[in-house]
Amino acid sequence: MAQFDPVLFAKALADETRQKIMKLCCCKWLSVSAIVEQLSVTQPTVSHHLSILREAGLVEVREDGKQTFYKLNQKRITVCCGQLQANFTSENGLVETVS
Amino acid sequence: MAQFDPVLFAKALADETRQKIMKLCCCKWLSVSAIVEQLSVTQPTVSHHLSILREAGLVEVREDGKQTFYKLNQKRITVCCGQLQANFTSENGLVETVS
DNA sequence: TTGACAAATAGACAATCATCTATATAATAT
DNA sequence: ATATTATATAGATGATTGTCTATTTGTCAA
Repeated sequence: MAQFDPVLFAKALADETRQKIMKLCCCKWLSVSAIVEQLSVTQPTVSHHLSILREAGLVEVREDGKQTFYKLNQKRITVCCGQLQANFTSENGLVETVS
Repeated sequence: MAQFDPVLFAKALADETRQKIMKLCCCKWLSVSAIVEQLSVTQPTVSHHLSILREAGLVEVREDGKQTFYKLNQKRITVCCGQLQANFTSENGLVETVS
């Protein structure tokens, strides 16, 4: 699992389209085309955003035949939000990490 | 208080220099020049980043004579991190907000 | 009131980024 | 084998962004 980089994490979240994608595949596996259908951007654009989310470890990937399914990695989001916040608390950085 | 915009929040965090500034003025009031001294960017650059952090409600501002002091708004960070996470949980958006 | 200092603003420039079209890759169906 | 479908990749382009220098604004001291 990609280790936590607070700037990378924030950058992954710093786009409207990516946040929409994240909401869509929250709690369910969605194929790329299913995501495309619900947004107003092209398939390559969605693939591009998914690769950024993948890079940041924010989505899980499952391939099945021709299709590729993505699902939000909620646990990771929780951990990253916690770490982020901890970074800006008291003596920053020196906080226990959660497995 | 600027209401919560998850994309704006993430964008404010999505820069190395800004995160450094945030860590510096975590728990203490710092003047702009005090911040400049601890970074390797110019004063106008620091002022620029501070204005973005201010816009997002992430820092508090206090003027005193010639100087302007900034301090990280930790409570706001905590609330925003919580909201952000809630946005990507189960039936997103439909979660109680914290005052 | 003049000079010095602190911070903000303006404007320029290069780098990054979001998006598109076109194409490649890979899997399935005919 | 060939066509079709799903996704990824390549390359181009316009918009956004981070940084700089130069300047302005505002405050205090001499």
